[in-house]
Amino acid sequence: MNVSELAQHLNLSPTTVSRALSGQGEKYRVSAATVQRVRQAAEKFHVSPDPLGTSLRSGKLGMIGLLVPDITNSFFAQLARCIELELRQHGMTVQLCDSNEDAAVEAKLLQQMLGRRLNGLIIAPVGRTSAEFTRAIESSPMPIIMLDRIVPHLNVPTISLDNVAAGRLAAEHLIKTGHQRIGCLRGDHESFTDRQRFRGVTEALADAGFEMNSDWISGSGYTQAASLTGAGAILDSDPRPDAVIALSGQGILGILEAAQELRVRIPEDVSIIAFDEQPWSSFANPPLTTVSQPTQQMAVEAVNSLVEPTSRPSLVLGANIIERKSVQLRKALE
Amino acid sequence: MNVSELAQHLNLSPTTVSRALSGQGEKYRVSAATVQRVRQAAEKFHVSPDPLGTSLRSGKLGMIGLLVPDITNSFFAQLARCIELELRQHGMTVQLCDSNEDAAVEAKLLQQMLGRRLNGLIIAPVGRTSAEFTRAIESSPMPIIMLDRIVPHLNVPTISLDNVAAGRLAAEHLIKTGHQRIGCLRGDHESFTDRQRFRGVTEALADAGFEMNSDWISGSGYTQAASLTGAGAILDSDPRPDAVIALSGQGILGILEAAQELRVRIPEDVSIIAFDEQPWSSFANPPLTTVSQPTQQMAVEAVNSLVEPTSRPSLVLGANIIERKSVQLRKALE
DNA sequence: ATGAAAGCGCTAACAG
DNA sequence: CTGTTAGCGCTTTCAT
Repeated sequence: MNVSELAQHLNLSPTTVSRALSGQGEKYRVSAATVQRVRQAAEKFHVSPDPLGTSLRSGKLGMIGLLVPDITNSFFAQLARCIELELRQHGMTVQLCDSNEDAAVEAKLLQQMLGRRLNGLIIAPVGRTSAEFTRAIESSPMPIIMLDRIVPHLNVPTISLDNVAAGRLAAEHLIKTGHQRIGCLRGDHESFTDRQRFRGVTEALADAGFEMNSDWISGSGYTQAASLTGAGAILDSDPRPDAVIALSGQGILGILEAAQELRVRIPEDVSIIAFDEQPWSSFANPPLTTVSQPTQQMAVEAVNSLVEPTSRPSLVLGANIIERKSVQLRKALE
Repeated sequence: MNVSELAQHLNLSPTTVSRALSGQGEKYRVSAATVQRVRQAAEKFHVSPDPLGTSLRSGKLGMIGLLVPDITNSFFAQLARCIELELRQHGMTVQLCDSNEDAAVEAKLLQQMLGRRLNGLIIAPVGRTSAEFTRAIESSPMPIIMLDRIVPHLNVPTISLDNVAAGRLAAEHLIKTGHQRIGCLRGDHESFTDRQRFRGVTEALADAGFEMNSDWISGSGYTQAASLTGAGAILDSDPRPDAVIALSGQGILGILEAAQELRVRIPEDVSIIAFDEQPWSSFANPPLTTVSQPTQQMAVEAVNSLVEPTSRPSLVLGANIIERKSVQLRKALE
């Protein structure tokens, strides 16, 4: 039964029923008695206004789109969970799209989502900018907020780590613990986030007077395959680095796998510090020292920025290190 | 610009434009020339029919609801990803809901989803049956399929592991490798899946002539906290089991954490076999022997059963063991 | 081969 | 205090 039918049943107009049900009784001065009657009948027959009708009328679906590169990555899963929960408090739902780290797919999905009447979009992009993607975002009338691997200089508010600081943080931790040959498994070099993190690492190294050996830098994307081959290249280089920073959550899986294959011991042969805290970080072999992001805060802020009318500025957050066993104290060389 | 406006622009009726765009030109014998003209104009002005209008007309949202207990659990994340991808091939999208292992929340979310005009529901339930949940499911006119922690005897097709066989598989593997004191970290005892898996374990043990020590059985839910305390109880018992089976993906995290706290060595002190393969299973300390589910197949079958008109029967799939290092060969006792 | 009209379910504007 | 009308954007039925 829908609102009209209920109205008929009660000898009322759909309008009145709608008003009573939507809590606008006051505003339109529907009599308290009528409101009562409608409410009870609605309860009894399990009637509530069909959201589809409401949506068509209002032009909004009451739903926001969430586009992530890999829901299987626990960072994004956690983000998704927080976002869904937060939105629920605001009576909104979530459409989930996973681009599988593929920029072309991402562009298609974005296009598709923009064509639906979503109330807004939360995008955690692949990070590789395409003209298509950029244009679609910039010309969108839909509220959008970009997260994590943000693409810079788009006219869209963003929430992200201070990635160069985070890169520095990781590198400085390694330097402080006596490492001298520091390598880096990057994600996609075209991603701003990756470049920023890498810049932080480079700067810290330069400040300490170290040179970067290009053999120790690798990685060509955020996929599993790219991480594995990149990690293999680094760990198989000669001389081998005495520490490697994994700049992404996927990266650490590549390093762990490559180390296993090449029988490189962590942390005896090389220390590892990994971006993104994971539920299993403490149970890895060895327990991983990680750079952790304030995931929940990101989610909450993202939702707020879409739900609140006030357009806030972009947000930059700080990372922090969780120390465990994958970084070994090295003696200083003479 | 929408279909009507485009029609106006072309001096056509919305009807014709709609037909041309929807590929029904043939059927209604719209002239090929007109179809061409419409298509080109649509391309030029980036016009495509508003899905919201279509939905209202057809009564379907072109979207299926996916309800999981914990998207942060990599099993469900993988499921979600496959499902989204598969549905996309059919031109459908996904609404994601996460009940956070809370049956009350689950019931609310279910209710809410049933009220929207989704094309169907894929539910991976918490597993704890509530009258509300059951009633909602059974009286639903919406196609539903239930996955993984199915609740039995509802009038809904299901896709699940042969859980007693899977439980047996795990227990028999342990028996074969010489274990005599086999414990079990359960999930929610009210969940059918948990009971089935546990039954499999019990049967295998009985067949081998072992007794079950109730000190070695614990676990009171799928949450992190429950897993941890349950695992602690088992590993702290005296005598301690020489092997324990984690009946859920969350459970293994509890065991690993408890073992760390209690300084119980795996596999020297106790062997572990864990349900659900995870991306990091090989990199845990020690690499985990797991019982693996055919996740992708589950996803594909779930989608098919909603998309295809033919109502298929419930599906029961087989698990298999992936052997790694968390199970140690024990000498038989005299 | 094309169009007019109707209606999916809702609610805001305008009457009374 | 309540009802009538209209329209959100689409597609199907019935006409021509």
